[in-house]
Amino acid sequence: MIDESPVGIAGSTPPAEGPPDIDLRAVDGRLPGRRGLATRQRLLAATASLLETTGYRDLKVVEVAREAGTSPATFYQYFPDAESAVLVLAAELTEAWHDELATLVADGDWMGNPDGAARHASEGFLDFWTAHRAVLGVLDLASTEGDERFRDLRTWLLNGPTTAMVDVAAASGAAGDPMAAAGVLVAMLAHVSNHQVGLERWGVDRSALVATMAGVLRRTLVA
Amino acid sequence: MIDESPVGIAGSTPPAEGPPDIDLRAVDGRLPGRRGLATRQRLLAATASLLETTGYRDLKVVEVAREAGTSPATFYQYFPDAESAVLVLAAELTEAWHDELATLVADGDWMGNPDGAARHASEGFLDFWTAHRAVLGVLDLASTEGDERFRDLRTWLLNGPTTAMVDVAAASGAAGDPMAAAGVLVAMLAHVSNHQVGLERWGVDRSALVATMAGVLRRTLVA
Amino acid sequence: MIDESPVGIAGSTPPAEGPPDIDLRAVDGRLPGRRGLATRQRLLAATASLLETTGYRDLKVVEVAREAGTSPATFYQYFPDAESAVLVLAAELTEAWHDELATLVADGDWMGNPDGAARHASEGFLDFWTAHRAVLGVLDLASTEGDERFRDLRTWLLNGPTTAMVDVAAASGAAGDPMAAAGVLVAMLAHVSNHQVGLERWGVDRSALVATMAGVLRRTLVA
Amino acid sequence: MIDESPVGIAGSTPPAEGPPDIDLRAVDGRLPGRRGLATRQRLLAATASLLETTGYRDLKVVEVAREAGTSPATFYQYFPDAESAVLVLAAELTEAWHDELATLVADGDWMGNPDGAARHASEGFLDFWTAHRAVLGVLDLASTEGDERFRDLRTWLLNGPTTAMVDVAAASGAAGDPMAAAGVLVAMLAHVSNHQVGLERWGVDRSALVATMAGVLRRTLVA
DNA sequence: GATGAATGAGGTTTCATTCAT
DNA sequence: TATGAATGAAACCTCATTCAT
Repeated sequence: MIDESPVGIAGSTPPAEGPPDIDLRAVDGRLPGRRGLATRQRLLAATASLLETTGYRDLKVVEVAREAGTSPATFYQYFPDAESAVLVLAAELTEAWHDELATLVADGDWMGNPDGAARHASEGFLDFWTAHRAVLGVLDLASTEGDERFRDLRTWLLNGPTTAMVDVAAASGAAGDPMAAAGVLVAMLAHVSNHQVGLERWGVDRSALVATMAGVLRRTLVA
Repeated sequence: MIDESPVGIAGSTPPAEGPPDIDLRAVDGRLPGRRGLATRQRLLAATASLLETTGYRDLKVVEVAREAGTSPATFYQYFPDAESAVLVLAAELTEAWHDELATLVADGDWMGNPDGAARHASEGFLDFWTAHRAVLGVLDLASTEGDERFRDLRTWLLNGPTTAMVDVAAASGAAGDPMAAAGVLVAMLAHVSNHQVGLERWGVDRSALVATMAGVLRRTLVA
Repeated sequence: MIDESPVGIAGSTPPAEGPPDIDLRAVDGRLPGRRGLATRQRLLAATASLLETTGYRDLKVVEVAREAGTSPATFYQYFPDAESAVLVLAAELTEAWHDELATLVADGDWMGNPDGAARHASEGFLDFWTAHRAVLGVLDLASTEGDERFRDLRTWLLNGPTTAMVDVAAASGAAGDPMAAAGVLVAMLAHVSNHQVGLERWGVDRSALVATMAGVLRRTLVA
Repeated sequence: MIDESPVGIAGSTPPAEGPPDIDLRAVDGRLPGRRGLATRQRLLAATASLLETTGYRDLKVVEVAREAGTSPATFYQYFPDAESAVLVLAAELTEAWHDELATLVADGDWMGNPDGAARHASEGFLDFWTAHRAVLGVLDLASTEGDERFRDLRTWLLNGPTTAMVDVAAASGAAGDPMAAAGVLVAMLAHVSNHQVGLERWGVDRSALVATMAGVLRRTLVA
C-alpha cells in the first residue's frame, strides 16, 4: 500500500492496510448463485441485528440461523463460524466508509473556517458511530483483545481520517506531534460516540457533545 | 441516589452512586473464617490473572478454579458465578481508586500552573489505566452492553475526576458546557489509555500521548 | 450355493460364489447414456483415489463428489451411498482378477519346477496386492466385520487360487488337509502383502519376503 | 531400548518399543480416586464390549457411555475421545501379553521336539488371537492406516515372538533370512487367527488350522 | 471447608440426503 | 443430466452446577 500522504513525515503515518477482501465463496469453495447469495445476505442481516442486542462473544450460530429463518447447517454453508460473519460485516462497513470518513476531515476548510470544519467532522463522526455502533463496538473490542483481522480492519478504517488530521495539523503548524494528536482525537471521537448514551444519562445532550468535541478538534489541529 | 457533589450546578453533575458494597458472605450466608477468606482471595487473584489474558465473557469457572488450585465446587462456595467474581474485583478497584482518581485532577494548580496540572492528570490517568487495564476493560465493555451493576461502578469511579473537572472548568470560566467537557475529556483519557498499545504501533510513544492529552486537557478546561 | 469346483473333494472346496453382478443402472432404474456413464466412471475413480488415503469407513459422499468434480446430488444418481461405490470397485477388481489370480497358481509346473512355481505365485500375489492394496484392504476389513456382500466378493476372488492350491496339494500328495493348507497359505500371502510396508520397517525387503513365502508355499504344497 | 537378542545379527531384529504407558489421569490432569477409577473401568469395559460388535471407526462416545451406564460428559472426564479409550485397551492388552506371547515361542524345545514346539506356539497364538480378536483387529487396522500409536503397540507386542523365532531359525540353521521368516510366520498366525471364522465356513476347523500352521512353522524355522 | 464425581443442558459441527430447477 | 441449496438428524464436546462425602 502506498503512503499517499503529501506530508513528508516519514514513518509517522499509520501503517495502511489495503481495503479488505470480502470472500463470497461458500464453505465448499464455490461461489453461490443468486438464491444462495440471498440466503447469505439474510444471515448477515440476522447477525447484524443480533449484534445490536448481544455482545459478539455471545453470538450463537443457532440464534443467527433462527433469526435468519434457516437452520444452523445452512449457516455453515456460508461461514465457518459466527465470528466470520461478524468479520464480513465489519469488512463491508470498512469498505463502504473508508473514503467517506477520510473526506469528513479532509474536505473541511480548516484554514478559512476552522470552526465549521471541526463541527462538520465532529458531527459526521458521531453520526457514523451512532449508526453503526454495534459493529464498530466489535471492531474496538476485538482489536483490544488482539485479534489481528479486526485490528487490520480498524486500522484501515481509521487510517483515512487519521492521515487527514495529520495533514491538517502539519499544515497549520499546530504544536506537538501531529500523529499523536490525530490518534488522540480519533480515540476521543470513537469513545465518546460509543458512550454517547451514558453521557446523556449525565445530562449531556448530543449538541453539547458535538460542540465540545469540535472545540477540542479545532484547538488541537489548528494552531 | 443522592447527588453528593458539592458544586451547585443542579442536574449537571453525574449521578453519584455510593461506594460499592463488597459482599464477603459465602453461599450459605455466613461469613467465612480466615481459611475461607484466604481461599476466596486466591479465587479473586486467579480471576484477575485470567482476565489479563481472556476476555471476561470467556472466563470459565473451571479455569478460575484450576488457576487458583481448587475445584469448581469450591468456587461456588464464594461466588454464584464467574461474573460475580469479576464484579467483586471491579468493586475493589473502584473502592480503592475513587478518591485518588479525583485527587489527580482536583489537586492540580490549574490556575497557577495549568500545564503542570494537566500533565499530572494526564499521566496519572494513563498509569492508572495501564495498571488495571483488564478490569477497567470489563467495566467499559459491560457498561456498553448495558449491565447496570458494572455501569454503576464505572459511574462511581469516574464521578470523582469528572466532578473535579467540572469544578475546574467552571472556576476558570472556560467556554462551553463544563459537564460535556468533563465527559469528553474523561472519555478521551479512558480510550487512549485503553488503546495505548495500538497507538504505539503507529509510532506514537507514551510521552507523546501524555503531552498531547495534557494539551487537550489544558486548552479545554482552562480558558 | 452351488459348488462349481471341478475337483471332486466334496465339501472341502470353498463355497464358490458366481462372478459378481455390477449394476450400471442409475437411481431411476434406467441405464445411463454415454455422458452419464462417464460421470459414473469419474465418481468411481474418485472413490478409488480417496481410498488410497482414507479408510473406507471415513469416505464421505461430499468428498468423493468434490474429488470427481461434481456435486453430492450427482453421486446419488449413480450410487445409493458411499459404500456402494466401493462395492462396485471391489466387484470390478474381483471380476478382472479372478481368473488371473487362479492362473498364478494353476499354471505353475509344481512337479517339474516347484521352486519356480512357488516363486511365481508368491511374486504375483505380492504384486497384485500391492497394486490394489486399498480396495483389497476394504475387502478384508469388511469381511472381518461381517459384511456379506464384501465377503462374497472376497470368497469369489480367492476361490480361484485356493482351489488351485488344493489341486496342487492333492496331486502332490502333500500331508495334511489340503483345504486348510490352501487357506493358511492364502491368508499368509494376503496378510504379508498387506503389511509389506511394516515389515520393511523391520529391515525385511521385498525380495526376502518373496523368497520366504515361496519357500513356505513349496514346502507346504509339494510333499 | 536395548536389543536383547543373543544372536549377533545386527539390525535384523525389529525396533523394540518400550512397554506402553497407560495414563490413568482424568482430563483435568488429576488422578481419579477409587470411585472415579471404577467408572473409568466401566467405560473401558463398555468400549471393549462394543468393539466386539462394531468396527472401531464406528465407536460412538454416546454408545460407550450408554453401555457403561453413564453420560457422555462423564466419558470425557476420563478420555479425550473414543479412540483414546481403545488405545488404552490395546495398551493394557499389550502390556499383559507381551511376555507371555514371547514365551509361547521361546519356551518350545525346537531342537528336541520341533513338532510339539510348533504346535504349542500355533495353538497359543490362535487362542490368544481368538480371545482378543476385537482389540487385535483394531491394532491391525490402525497400524495399516498409519496410526503411529497403535503401530508402536503392535510392534511391541509382536516383538517378543518375532525375536524368539529369529533366534530359533538362527540356531537351527534354517535357510533364508531369519527376520523375514519370522515376519512372514507371525503374519500368517495373525491373519489366520483373524479370519478363523471365515475359514471355518470353508469347512476348515480349528484343529486342521493348528496342524497346518504348526507344519509351516516347523518346516520354516527348523532346518 | 473443600472437593471428587457426575451430568443436564445446550451450542457446535458434520453429513447424508432430498428436491426443485 | 446435473446440481445449487437446504436441512434433519445425530454426534461431539464443553461447562456450569450440584451433591454426597
